[in-house]
Order: sequence, then structure tokens, then C-alpha cells
Amino acid sequence: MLFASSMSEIMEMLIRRGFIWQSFEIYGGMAGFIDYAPLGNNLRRKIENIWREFFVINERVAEIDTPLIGVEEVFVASGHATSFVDIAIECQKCGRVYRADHYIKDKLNIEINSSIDAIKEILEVYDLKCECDGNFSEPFSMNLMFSTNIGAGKGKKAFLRPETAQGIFIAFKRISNYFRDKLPFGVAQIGRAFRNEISPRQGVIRLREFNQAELEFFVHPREKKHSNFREVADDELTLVDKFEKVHRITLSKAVERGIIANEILAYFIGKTRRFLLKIGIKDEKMRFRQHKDDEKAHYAADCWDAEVLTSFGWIEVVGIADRTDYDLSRHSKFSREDLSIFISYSKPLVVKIKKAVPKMDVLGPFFKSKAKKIAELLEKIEFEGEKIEIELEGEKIKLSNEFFEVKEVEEEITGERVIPHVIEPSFGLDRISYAVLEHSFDKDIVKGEERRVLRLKRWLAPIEVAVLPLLSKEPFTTKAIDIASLLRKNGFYTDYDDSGSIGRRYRRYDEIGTPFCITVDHQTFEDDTVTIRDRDSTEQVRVKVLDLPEILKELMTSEIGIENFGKRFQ
RNA sequence: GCGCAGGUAGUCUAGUGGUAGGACAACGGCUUUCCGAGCCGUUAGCCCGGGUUCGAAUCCCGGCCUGCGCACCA
Repeated sequence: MLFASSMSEIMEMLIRRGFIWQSFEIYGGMAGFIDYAPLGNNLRRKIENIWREFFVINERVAEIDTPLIGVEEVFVASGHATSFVDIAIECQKCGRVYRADHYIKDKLNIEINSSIDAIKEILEVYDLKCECDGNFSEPFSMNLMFSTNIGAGKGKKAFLRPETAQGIFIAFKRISNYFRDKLPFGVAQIGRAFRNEISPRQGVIRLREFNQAELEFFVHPREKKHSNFREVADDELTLVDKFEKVHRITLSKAVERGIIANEILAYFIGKTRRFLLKIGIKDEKMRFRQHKDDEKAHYAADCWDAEVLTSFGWIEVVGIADRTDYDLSRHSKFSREDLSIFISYSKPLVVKIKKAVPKMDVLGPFFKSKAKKIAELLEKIEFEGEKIEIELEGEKIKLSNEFFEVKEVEEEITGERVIPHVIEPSFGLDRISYAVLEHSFDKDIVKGEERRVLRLKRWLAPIEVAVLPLLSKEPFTTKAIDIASLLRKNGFYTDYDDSGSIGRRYRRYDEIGTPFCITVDHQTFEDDTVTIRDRDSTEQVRVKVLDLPEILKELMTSEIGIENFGKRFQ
């Protein structure tokens, strides 16, 4: 069973009402996997769409979708194949398992790159023992990537991606071309990623298969700015720097004082905060924490996590990293592809250089068929002095100044090739969805009874509107079914429910966060009006059925009160 | 992966060798009709595998899952 003994009230509700379920439940379950049940799936999709609004539609960003499986080369280049594999050692006496590099650094203060042989040697040379004085077993590797094979037989070694980002980096040439080779631009990807966690815990917080929304925003290495920074510059937020000093400060001041390294990092921190607020994360339960130097991933130059306070404590929900040119450089090196971009200078640089201009009339007769190639090489060489030595097909050829003329020429340099740096805001959608649910979960007292109500932002509600006949009989039921159908045709996620008393039904929809209930009552048959009930206040107003779609549209996309749309009921 | 504690209907829980009980939820009916009302009825359960025993939800062993602590979380 999921979260058995101390199952929190909210977890109980999420499972019972169909937000999340344990995967593989009838076969005993498997830690680290969850099913998105109907309501949870809808909620996550809505969060994804708002993320798109923030990080795709309103940025110079395009979204792509690349395979979940990656061939081995990708992760060798990215560094995951080596640094994602931890070497572990197990004590033969007490059975404790340590990460070998951590244990060696801790006990011997030796930095070590994790290879089995290197660790084996250290264990032998220093006769390292466990804290309980037991001997260690042979070091073994714990690969945190799921591996698989492509094709028949032994096949080609491949891994399930541990992040969506690599699919973006390896498509960089195409992407850059798509953006007409002009920085800055970004590429987003929403999808599953996989980590074979040793011991997944805390329900949805650490999963083996999880949902990411990642943005890789490529910028010029010397221009780590964003043209829209002023939009968030005055936002005040809580920062915890790498020395654990807490600042309540605006983003512009944080950049001025060097707490945040550059403007674009600050921009995405601000944008992330706005996004989290939009989906209902509470400002006072949100902070941004800078990674300490020993905490950063192998690729990151600087990294800030958005952390959210939940019943599990502060949990990391977004990582905003400056990955510099690490990934593109590595893929460039391993694939032998040029992953740089040509950047034109605003004004071409004019430089005077000395050039050797070949005298073909001397070169030709002397070197015969080699003359042309020699001339080509000569023109490429930076020249100084009287004599030049060049190498042609392994043969060294000395050329004295009778073969060329030295000219000082002005050359225009119109630009340079640079490997862009990448700023990566990486969102853990599962954790975010869970945090939203926790921050929305509330109880109040209505007429002396405790009421459980999920105060989701209206635009996140999995069921947007419920149509309820006051009485579970004709003609109320048919009328309510008709209205439900009208609302569905207008694109609303609509439930119809005639089971139990009206109060019981209101409670059902309060519990899953449905913001509005439409009630068909006696008066409906007199003047074609219904009541709209507001989840948060339980207040009702009476409106015309014909106006319902328009009114609901306005209500669902804003936070204005229902009293603006009709006369109060009762 | 180690240690501790658990696993009984959808949910919560009682039962600790001999017919598995309740509450809530759900569903049907009657009744009521604007905030979890009432009555009647129905559906539905001992995590999986092995052992001990005449007999196991209960005792033993192994596994899986959940929670907590340690470790891990690039």
C-alpha cells in the first residue's frame, strides 16, 4: 500500500480521489514509479501548458521532442557515463555501503577520480577500513542510468536519458540553423527522464521515472544578459547564498552586489519565481538557494535551486544552472562537429598583418606540381622573418624570400566563432505538481462542519466546473445534462453529478479543487437562470444559462469574484 | 544497500491459531431538497511465495511494498 502507516491526510485524498496511484500495484508495486491518475494527469498537463506560456511562447524559444533512449556516445560525451556511475564499497563486517570517492576524501583527504582500479589501489595502499574496523569488499560500480540495448542480439549499448537536456545539445547544429545562427535563443523540452535511484523515498519526491521541463537558453559567453530583465528586476525574493547567508533582496540589487553572478541567471530566477507564483506556490514558502562549490554538478559553473517548503521540508523543485560551454564543447570534441556560432562584430576589426604573397613565376618552375599546394599553405601562415618552413605531405620544405614577397595588408575581421554558453532552468514537474497540491490543500469550517477544500488556482483545476441538479429527478437532471453538454462544447472540463444530496456534492468538488459548481434549481425553469457557486467562499450568484460560457471563461482565466456577474443568491 | 516499525474492502481501522467485524466512501432504492441529513439494501478485504499445523490473516522463513534512521540523490 502507498504511504501506509503515517499516510498524511493529503496523500490519502490524492490517492482516493484519483490524482496519483502507485504503479504496478496489483503486482506488488515498485518503488520510484507512480501513475498519474485522471485528476493528477490533468493538473500536470495544465502546469506544463503554463510553463510553455512562460518559457516558450514569451521567449525566443522553440520546443522540441527527442528520444528517451540515447546511444552510449551521448552519455560518454556528456560525462554521465563516468560521473553518473558511482563506485561503492561495502564493509564486509557491518554491511554499510559508502560512495568510495566520498569516503576516501573524508578519511584520507584525497581527491580521486572514480575508477574501480584507482579506488582499489587506494584501499590497498592506505589499508583503509570501515569505521567499524571491518574490511571493505572489492569496489563495485553503481550506475544510476538505466541501460538497454538497441536492435537484435547484443545490439548497441544505450541508456534511458537521465535528463532531457542532452537531446537538445546534440541537435545544436540544426537548432542554431533554425534560429538563423543568431544568439540568444533557447530550446525547451518537456518529457520523461530516468534515474535508477538506489533507494527512492518520500513518494513523489524521488522517482526513478520522472517528468522534466527543461530550457536550454544559449547566449554569447560575454553577454549574459536578457533584454527583458527589467520586467523582473524589482521583484523581491529570498536568496540563500553559498555561504548560507539569507538575503531578502530585489534581483537587480542581487546582481549589483554579485550575489547572483550574472543578469541572465537572475532573469531566469525571477521568471521561475513568477511561474511558481502563477501556479499557486506560496511566496513565503519559496526560496532560491545557491549550490555550494562541492555540491555542483560536473557541468555547472553556478547553480541556483528553487526550493519549496512542504511537509517533507525544503525540497528542490527547479535547478537554474549556468552550464557554460561544457556540453557543447564536449559534444563538439567527441563528435568532431563544429558546434560554434559565428558572431559578427558591430564594426569589423581592421588589423594590419604581414603576409607572404607567393611569387608563382618562381615557385612554378622550381616546385612543378607541388607549387600550387605550397602557395596555398604559404598564404595561410602567419609570417615573420625572412625564411619560412612548411610541411607538405610529411616533407619539410624551406622557402627563402626569393619565392615570395612580403606585403603588409589590412585585413578586416568581421567577427569570431564562439561556442555559446547555456543557461539551464530545469523543472521537476512531479515535485512541482505535488508542492502545488500541498500548498493548495486547506480546511475551513462551514456551518460548524469541517470542510476540505483544495484551493487550486482556477486555471489549474482538473475539473473546471460541475453541473448539479438540485434534485436528482426530472426535469432537473435533463436540464443539468444539457447545460453540462453546452459547457463541454465550449471547452470546459465539466462533470455532471446527481448522486447524493446537494451539500454532499459541493463537498466532493471542493475536495478536488473544482472552482465552480452550477446548480439547476426550481427557478431555472422560470427564467432560464442557474446559480454559480464559488469554491473558496461558498457564495452563489444567479446568472442566465446563455451567459454561462462567457462568464466562466472570464472567471477561469482571472481571479475576479463571482459577485461581478450576477445577483447574490439567498 | 543496512537497521527498525508496519502491510486486513476505495479509505481508515478491529481482530494475534478455529465462521474477518466496524466506520467512512461508492452504488441502488425510499425520503428530503442549496452546503458531508435519515432509513433500507448492495458491492468490496487479510501484500506475494514457501514452511509449521488437522487448521495460518494470526507462528516461522524469503520476497515485495510503505514509513523512519543511516547511506545515496551526478
